[in-house]
Amino acid sequence: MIPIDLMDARPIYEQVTERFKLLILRGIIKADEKIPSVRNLAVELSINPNTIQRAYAELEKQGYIYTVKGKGNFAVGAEKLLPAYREEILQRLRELCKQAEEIGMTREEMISHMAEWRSL
Amino acid sequence: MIPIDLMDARPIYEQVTERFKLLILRGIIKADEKIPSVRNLAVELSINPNTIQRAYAELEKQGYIYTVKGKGNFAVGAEKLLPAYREEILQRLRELCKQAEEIGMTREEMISHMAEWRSL
DNA sequence: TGAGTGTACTAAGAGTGCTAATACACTTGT
DNA sequence: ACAAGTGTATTAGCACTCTTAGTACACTCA
Repeated sequence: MIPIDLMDARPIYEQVTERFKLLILRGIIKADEKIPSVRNLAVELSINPNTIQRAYAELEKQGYIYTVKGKGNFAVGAEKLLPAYREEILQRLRELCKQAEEIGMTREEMISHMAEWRSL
Repeated sequence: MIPIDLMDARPIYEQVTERFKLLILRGIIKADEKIPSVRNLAVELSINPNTIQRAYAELEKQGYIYTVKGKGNFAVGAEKLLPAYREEILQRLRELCKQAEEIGMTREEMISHMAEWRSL
């Protein structure tokens, strides 16, 4: 369920974080659903519990999960998270347009490319 | 001409690299124009020559400058660099669209936002 | 020849990031 | 009260990056 690639340049905790963010955003993990315990997931992935703990701390800080001490970690609903995430994507799009403009690339040019891409 | 921010999270050599890339891409440094020598710029910015050397090595590796031993470093013309840079921006745009699609965000939605932005 | 240029190498120090090991505190069901 | 399962905190080690420093070498040009 959570693939770990030791050859990946990104640290393990970040891979775990990203994976859960996507699973939650896409609604595969539903609102208030319990995610694996720190120790369980650590055993399953054969890595240290602290690494999972760090991933979970990051997820909580970013608002993707909430923690109940002694009980476990639970997912926040996708419907609560999506608006902010969409805004984040638009923000990055804005930044990209800004960089494009710096070298004289028009937004019309970018738009025409986007319209042509059939599937990604 | 080359601002260095020690509070910036990015390393010095990277700040120098980015700065020159932009100056060259925008044509502020023209084709075959000599850029400051490693030692001169190091004195001017009060940093170690090795750090500048690293920045210049990166610029050469990425094709933004070329080196003539014993003479100095010279800028490549913007017209030579722009096509690849535009392609790079389109690549990043593609990646962004892919991530947007993962959460059910359509390209039409993104395009409508882009069209609305007057200036950046 | 001398001044200025790029290049290469080694070394050291400081800082940071990642992971591991261990111990502590909480909740729940028995 | 206890045991099992949970999250949390602290410390430490290891590796890596960045920067600086020093030294040496090769090239160009006036």
